[in-house]
Amino acid sequence: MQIAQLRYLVALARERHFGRAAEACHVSQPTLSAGLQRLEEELGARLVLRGRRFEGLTAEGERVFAWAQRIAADVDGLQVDLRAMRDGLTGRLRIGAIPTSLPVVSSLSAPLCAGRPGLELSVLSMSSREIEQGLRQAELDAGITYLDNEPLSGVRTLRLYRERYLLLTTADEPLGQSPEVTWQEAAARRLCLLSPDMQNRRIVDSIMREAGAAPRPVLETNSISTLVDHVRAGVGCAIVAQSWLRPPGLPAGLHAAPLVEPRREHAIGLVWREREPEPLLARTLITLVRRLRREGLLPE
Amino acid sequence: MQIAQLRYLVALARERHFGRAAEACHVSQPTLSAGLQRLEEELGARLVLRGRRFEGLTAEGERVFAWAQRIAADVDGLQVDLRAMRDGLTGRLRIGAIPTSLPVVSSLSAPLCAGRPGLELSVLSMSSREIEQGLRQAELDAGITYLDNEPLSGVRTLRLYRERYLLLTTADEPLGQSPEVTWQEAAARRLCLLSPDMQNRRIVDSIMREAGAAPRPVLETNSISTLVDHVRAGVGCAIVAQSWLRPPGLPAGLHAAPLVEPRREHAIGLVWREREPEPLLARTLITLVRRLRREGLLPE
DNA sequence: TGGGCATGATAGTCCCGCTCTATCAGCTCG
DNA sequence: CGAGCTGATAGAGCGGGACTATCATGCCCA
Repeated sequence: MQIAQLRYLVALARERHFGRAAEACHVSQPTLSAGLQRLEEELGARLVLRGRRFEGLTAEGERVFAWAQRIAADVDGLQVDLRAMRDGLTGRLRIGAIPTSLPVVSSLSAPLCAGRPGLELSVLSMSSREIEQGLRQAELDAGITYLDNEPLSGVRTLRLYRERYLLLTTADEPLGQSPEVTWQEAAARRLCLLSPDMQNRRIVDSIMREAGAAPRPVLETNSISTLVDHVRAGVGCAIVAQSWLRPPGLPAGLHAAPLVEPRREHAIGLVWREREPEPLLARTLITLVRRLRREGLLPE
Repeated sequence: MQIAQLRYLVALARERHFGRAAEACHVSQPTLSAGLQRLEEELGARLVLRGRRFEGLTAEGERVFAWAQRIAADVDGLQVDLRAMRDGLTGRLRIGAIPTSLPVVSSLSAPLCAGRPGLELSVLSMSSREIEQGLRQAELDAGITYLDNEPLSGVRTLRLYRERYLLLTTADEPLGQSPEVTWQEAAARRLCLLSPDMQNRRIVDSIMREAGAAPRPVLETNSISTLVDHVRAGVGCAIVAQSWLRPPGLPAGLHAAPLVEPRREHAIGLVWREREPEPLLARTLITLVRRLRREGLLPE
């Protein structure tokens, strides 16, 4: 058996298309086809359902895919680790972060990059579900996501901070001077909210239900800055996480009031998949965050 | 990179000898040598310290070994799983069990083998430390060992029963009729105990210390049946786990009394390493044990 | 109904690299 | 100093993985 062939299967299962899978593997399409045939032959089982086009994997194929994914990720881990030992800490650390956590990422990534010139980061804004899947498929090294709302499986976690919720309004709105706003009051406003594929929105919805309210958002988006933009433009109010307002401060002309009744919090933290051996890159991030937390250098 | 080359490294690290490693891989010695050289070349790092003989691995080599071990185990898992899907449950399930747990293994293995003609078992008597290492190195699929005394890491567990301790004597000894014996009293007798590399012995020693006693065993062995033999031969008393006396009953002419002050118990259970995807073989064992426990078919 | 396009399999060829046997070189030990 | 052990090197054979070019089929739309 050949590692390349396992990668072919992984690519095919992800792309669901022979040509694109071949491209992803940097080989020609016949090479990928032949490699998969050889793999099927060696394993003595059909893995791919072939009609005139890709039609999915067989049950055996799914099983082999699950293993192959893991094996390929470990081979990558081996190579990254080795390069890190040779050239000092090097390679790309891929972090998936939910949008509301993006403002705190820099307080982790800045000390991480300091003094590690070879280290490269990818910070990807993703939904909590995409993060979970990305970790499982070893496309991410770590995630920053909710810890307590929709439980995760097979991962280790480290709490970073607790998310609190604010109503963001223009200062000249009726609620524009209130020190606190209830969820009930907020629900009655014209609201700009995140789209329902984001866990933040699902949290907001569930708190609303609990408060006996049903918001009818005038605008939905998956970008928080778009949310803020629309508040500033006077489209309506928005419900945002406190963390989002920290770094530059509150934009001029806007007002943010804590949401109460209920005053709810959700833990957000670093999440990574337990692997053995533990990749040096991930290890570095985790020990750094532990140290930051111990020394009280993390916000909130 | 090539899976075979990773296996060469794993074999070499285990055998610490090129010739034997080659034999273990079913290839010639030059093949293994050349394969390792190519691996070093591809990875761009020396892995093996070469003098005139094998002199260990470099730091990089140790790291690659750790990954390679994992990768090789997963490739095996893939193949075993696939065969299981084709031919029904087949392959060899390797279980390591501490000696005192051996009598209960058959109550697991018998229902496991029933109706699964393709399934083969290896039950290996090992120390708890060997079991821990065997699981880590993927040389075992599961273990039966202490759960609470010397904590395990990176594994999942399922309790089977609680171990209690008895003093085994000949019936004509001074204590040969007592319904109960204190650890203090036992310590004063001529004792036959397991050797100190076994956790059972370390448990006995710690309870003894706690009871303010210090046993001077007249005989040490790593075989429980040898222990019983020597009691029968009149060499002394022995401290054994209750489970050991269950299957054939107490041998004629012997007496077993529960040890009290303190009356101590230690949990013994099934232990397996968390892997993803979960191998079908291990999964079968675990669900079987869960069912047996739920239905109360496990002893004690 | 027929042309164009998308998709994946086949054919033919090249050559890399894995494997073997045979042999060499250096160290250790009697 | 010679025997034995250990690992590296040399040279030959061949399997299989990679490429380009082409084919077969299905689908869409005119």
